[in-house]
Amino acid sequence: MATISDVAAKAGVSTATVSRALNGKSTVDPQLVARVRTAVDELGYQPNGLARNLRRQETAVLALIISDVENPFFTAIARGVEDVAQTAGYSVVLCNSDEKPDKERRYLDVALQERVAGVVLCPAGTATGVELLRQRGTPVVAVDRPLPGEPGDQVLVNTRLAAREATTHLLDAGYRRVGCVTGPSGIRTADERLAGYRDALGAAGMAPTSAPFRHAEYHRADGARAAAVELLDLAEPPDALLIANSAMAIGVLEALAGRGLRPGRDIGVVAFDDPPWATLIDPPLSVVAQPTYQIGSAAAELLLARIGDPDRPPVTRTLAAQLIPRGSSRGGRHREVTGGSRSPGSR
Amino acid sequence: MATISDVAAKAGVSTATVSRALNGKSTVDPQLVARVRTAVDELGYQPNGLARNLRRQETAVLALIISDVENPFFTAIARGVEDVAQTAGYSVVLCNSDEKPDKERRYLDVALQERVAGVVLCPAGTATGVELLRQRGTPVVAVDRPLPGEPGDQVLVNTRLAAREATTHLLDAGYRRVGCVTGPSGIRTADERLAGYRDALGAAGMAPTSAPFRHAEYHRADGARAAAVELLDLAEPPDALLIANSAMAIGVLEALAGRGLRPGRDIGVVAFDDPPWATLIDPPLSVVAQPTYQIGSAAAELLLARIGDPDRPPVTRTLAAQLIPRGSSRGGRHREVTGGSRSPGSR
DNA sequence: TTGTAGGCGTTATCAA
DNA sequence: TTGATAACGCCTACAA
Repeated sequence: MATISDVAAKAGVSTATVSRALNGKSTVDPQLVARVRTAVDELGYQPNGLARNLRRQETAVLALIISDVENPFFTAIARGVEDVAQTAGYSVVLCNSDEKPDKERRYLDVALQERVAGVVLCPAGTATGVELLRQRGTPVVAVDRPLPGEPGDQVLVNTRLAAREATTHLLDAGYRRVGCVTGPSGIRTADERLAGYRDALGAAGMAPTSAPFRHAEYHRADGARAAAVELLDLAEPPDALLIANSAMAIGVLEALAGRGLRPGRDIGVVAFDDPPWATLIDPPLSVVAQPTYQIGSAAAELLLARIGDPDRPPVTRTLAAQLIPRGSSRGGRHREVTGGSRSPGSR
Repeated sequence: MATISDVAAKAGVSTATVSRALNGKSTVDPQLVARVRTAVDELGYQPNGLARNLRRQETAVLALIISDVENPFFTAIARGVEDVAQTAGYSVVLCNSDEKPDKERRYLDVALQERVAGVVLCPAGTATGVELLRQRGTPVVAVDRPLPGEPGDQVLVNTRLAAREATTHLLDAGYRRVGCVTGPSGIRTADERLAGYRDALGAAGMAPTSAPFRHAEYHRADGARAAAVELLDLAEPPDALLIANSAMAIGVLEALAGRGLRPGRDIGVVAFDDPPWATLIDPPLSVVAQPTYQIGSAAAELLLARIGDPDRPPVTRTLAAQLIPRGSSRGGRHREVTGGSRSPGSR
């Protein structure tokens, strides 16, 4: 593979001149520049990024570590990160931690070893190893979930409030026993959504402790389906469900269909995320839409700012999720007829 | 940032010994290894991957360039690539070409400059720049779409045959005027699916040239929706539709709903890809499922084999897609009763 | 078994 | 303006 010396030899100049010519440095004789260029073309020379980075002690690469490539929530974030990074001249490499701390750790090591310019991280578990990044001074922005320890730059969603609003919405629609299927215990978004759900119950004068809920895996419909079945089999089954993401919503909706329960009539349903198929099903799914793309772009902006000025104070950006009521959370027919009596129903 | 010399100094040995100890090389005094390890821990030393790669002239990084991060088809492939790569000790960096040749080109340049060990590429457009990789001897495996020029390693899906089977299935179900919404002209899968669709019509004795079809963007529901509307507005509208992917299926199904047309009764529908919501809608969507994960794992295997032996003959792996008939392609009720009169409409 | 020293391909410093 | 030269941090003959 051709090196800079080959080019220099062919152009009859020194390697220094080639380097300067190629990097558009200061004043180089235009004639020499031309000679260098033709030599480059003839040799098919491609600068060795490895050597360059080693010398410069920096790379124009950002690492984005997410916990599930197959989750549209994260891929939308990826797009936001990428667009901002691209325009700033950075490349983005996407790493999939699969919600596994050891895989995350491994990618963090790689990021460190490859000396990436910065990392956007959606922490899985306790994010051991992020300490290393901090020690090294490698800029990190946490996304969707905060990093343990003292806060650095982060972009979060006010998901607890959103869960509370969604639950209140179900209550207002006349549902009296709202249940919740949330993500794995220990994952911040899952815990927050459960907390927000309980907030709403408490505010409505209900005992949050007796609230019917289940944990399930975020990325598989199976677990959520089983969780829904369990809830439906309760002595006092819920008449409405808050679901913590769209992958789980699929499992839950399957379970409901299996029981012949129709959302919006027999049972109220609101799910986090606004997947493209939400309006396709009958009735359309009420959702809590998250500003995914903005999460990504905001994270990238924060990261670039941090790279530019390592000493700026850390900033937390909290974005709002938006409740979009659709058919699946309309009050049930039965409820409309009998008129919700004592419960905190509306209408 | 601590370097290998720092460690050597602290452990009271030479850099060579540190290097050997850390890389588990041959015979190093266990006592020295221990000293080195503690020094490493105390300094928080992380080897500089840049320098290492420069020296070794190789990286344990694979680049995966896909045309749409938000398309589940590609993210499933990514997972397949990643799993195989991981177990072989390689990291995977995912790059999103966004179906734009210049972005693809840019990422190929980066891959080249960073001297990745190999590239899995889903070519956008004519994949200019892949020539560079080939000249350089950087292993490439094409996925989903073949590379122009003489064939290298590639993993394809027999999508033309699958389209033909799906169309025949619709014909067999009693639909008489099958239409097609395919992807952008020039993209291999889109063209192949259209061709397969025409194959089926031809085999059934119909004139493929008069077949009602439209092209639309792969990743947006909008275009497909508009395309469907156009087809439905035809003087002789189709009574069944073959749709080239699931994102477009959403647009088409919306258009059908807008017209009050019920899949499986008023109009037959089969779409490529088997999204999780396919069984959630009513009636369930008939699909052509593609072996996405296997595509990815096969591609990674081919790439690793090529890295191991640059001189092996190129291999093409063609995988089969599978038709999964569900409710949306049942023959219409009217059709079953009257038994196929003349007009292509139902009811 | 350990240490010395050279080089991977660039860029930056310093003279000329 | 250009060129020789010294790093960047690591690995690996080769020598001890």
